[in-house]
Formats: sequence, C-alpha cells, structure tokens
Amino acid sequence: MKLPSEKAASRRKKRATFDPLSPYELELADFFVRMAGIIGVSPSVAEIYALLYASPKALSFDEIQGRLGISKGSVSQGLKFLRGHEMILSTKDKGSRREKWQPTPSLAASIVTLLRNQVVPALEFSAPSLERVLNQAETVHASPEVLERLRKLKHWNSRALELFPLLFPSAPKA
Amino acid sequence: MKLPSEKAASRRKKRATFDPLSPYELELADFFVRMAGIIGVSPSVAEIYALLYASPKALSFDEIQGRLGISKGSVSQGLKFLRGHEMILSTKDKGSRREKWQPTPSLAASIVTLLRNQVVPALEFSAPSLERVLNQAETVHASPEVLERLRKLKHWNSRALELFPLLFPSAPKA
DNA sequence: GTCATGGTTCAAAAAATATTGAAACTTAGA
DNA sequence: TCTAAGTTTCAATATTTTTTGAACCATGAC
Repeated sequence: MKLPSEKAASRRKKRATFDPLSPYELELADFFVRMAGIIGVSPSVAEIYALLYASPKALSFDEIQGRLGISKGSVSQGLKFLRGHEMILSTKDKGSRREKWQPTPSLAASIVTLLRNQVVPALEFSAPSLERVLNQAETVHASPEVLERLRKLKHWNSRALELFPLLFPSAPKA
Repeated sequence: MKLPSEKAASRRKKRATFDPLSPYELELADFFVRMAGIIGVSPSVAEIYALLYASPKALSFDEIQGRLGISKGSVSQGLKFLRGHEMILSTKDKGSRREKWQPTPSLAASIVTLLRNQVVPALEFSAPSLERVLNQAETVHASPEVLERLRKLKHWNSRALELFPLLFPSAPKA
C-alpha cells in the first residue's frame, strides 16, 4: 500500500542542468523521500529539503532548480510548502532581490509542525462528524456493542485533539 | 499535498448491488477514509474496516462486497491488508467454509500495529543508509555544520528505532 | 513609468496508485 | 476423483497525485 520500494536511482533520470548531486547528497535525498512518503509529502518537496539540509550555505531558487534538475513550478510549490510548515527560512544578501533558503534549526520541530498540520485539521473536521454518527446510530437503535464502539471512537478523537497541542506545543525548542 | 477534500459523496457513485450503507455508516466510512489517507491506506481498505466496525455481527466476503459495492479483487486485497496488520479477525460458522470478519477488539492497538509496520521498516532500512551518508560526507570533508546535522539525523533515526518498540510493545492491551 | 529579474500560477502531461473483473487456484464434501 | 463454493491473482483500466513549463505577476533599480 505504501513502501516506495527502491526506485531510488530511477527517480534520477533527471536532467540536472549542472552540478548534479554528489553520491551522499543523493542517498540523503532518497532517505528524505522515503520518510516523506510515509506522511504523504511529495518527492520533489523531500528532495528540496534534503538538498538544503546537506548544504553548508543557503541556496537560491535557481541553485535548487539547477542542482535537482526539476522544474520552476516544482521548486516554487515545494518552497511554498516548506515555508508554510515552517521548515525553511529565507535570508537575502542585501542589494539582492534573490531569496536564499536554508532549513530551520530544528528538524524535530519541523516534523512536529508538519504532523500537526496534517493531523489536527482532520481531527477537528471529524469531531462534529462523529457526533452525528453517534446520534444517528442511537436514534436508529444500533446494537449496544456498536454504540459502545462509536462512543469510544468519539472519545478518542476528542482526546487526541486536546492532547496533541500539549504533547507538541506550537513552538517546540528541541 | 494531502487533505482529501470533500469528495465524500462522490466516492459514492458505486453500484451497491443491494442494501447500500445507511447514512451513519456512510459518514463513518468517510471518517475512516479521511484518517486512513493520512497514513497512506487506500479508501477501499478504510471502507471495509468502517463497515465491519459499524456492524454488530461478523460479515462475510459477499456481504462486504455487496454492501460497499466494490469488486471482489478489492475486497480480497483489503481483507488481506487488514489481516496482515492484525486489524480484523475471522470466525467460521461451523459447517461453513465461508469466513466471517470482524474488527479486532482494540482499534488503538490496530493503529499502533499499522504505524509500526509502516515506520519501523523504513527506519531499519535507513540506518545503514545514513551510516554511508555520514561516512561519505566525512571523507569528502563536508562542512562542520553539515556533518553535525547528519550526525544528529543518524542519532535520531536509531533513537526512534529503539524507542518505538518500547512505546508501543508488540501486543498493546489498551 | 519602464524594464528586467525573480517568482508564481495553473492547465496540461506524466507518473504513481487504486480498483476492477475474468481467469486461476484451493479445498471441503459428495 | 470430481465439483462447485469461496477466494486469490494480476493484467488492464480508472483515478489520483505529482510534475512540468509557458504565460503571467510583482517589485526594485533605473
């Protein structure tokens, strides 16, 4: 159902216009792609992050595009996504209009943000839905076992919703 | 990148051959589909689980197929998946060769199993990979900051690998 | 204001994933 | 052994997701 089996190399049919990834950057990218897949993040986003992660200096839009050999569109969308989840930061050399990107200091914090942004909205959306499910099941006289299951489900959902912010406060420092 | 926006109803173009889902079963199915999407489980699998979860009695292959209006292939593969992750159990009315399916008692345990099965293999696979990355980065004299990041990454990976079984032992009871 | 650099948008194309269903397999019972 | 119910397999198809790239927008330098 998942497990992006070893298409590691095959993703590399890319025409990196210049300065292609070194072997270790490549393997690191594969690592990030693999992990990203588990939480539903696309390969191009994972690659961008990996590249920045392995870079000693902040990189510009063009450098990212050039080294990964992906389209402008992918770079733009990828940076937007990473920005949105606070996983990267930009700086500008002064006198230049060009942004330079680097990963935020804590990868752990980044992952937590990402997870929260995926999970919490789904939980929030679900709360009223489960409420309705339970109500309807009750009025329709579903069996006691089923009602019990549905109550438990609703309980867990709201539990998760209140616990998440506690376990992982908005701006973790680790 | 995710968020399976409200195609709730649209998935319902299905020709349920008979006895289609009741409104609350439907909404529950949508809930499970939404949650399943986050961890990369397909809609048909989520629907099967939802149906069993909302059913007071164990259901046969044919009942599942009929009520959801999906193909034999999907039912077979879905049950295989759920079985494989210990999320459902079968019983047989004696004198019958037909299996009847129901969810395992603890949904929490099921989810943990599922997560473990997705995450742990990826972490295991990654350990040697990160080892190589770090070695190569060292021999190639990557910058101290990058080396530091890579060390941290490797550390986290092995940390997660040893922690996971502790946090969620093989057969949790909750 | 104009222009060129830097970046975004989004419809179309490509790639990945999920679903279907007909054929094949398995096995309990006659 | 033969049969048929019950299930699995897997190549073909449908659907969804990701990527591309040309057209468009924004803004700082002049």
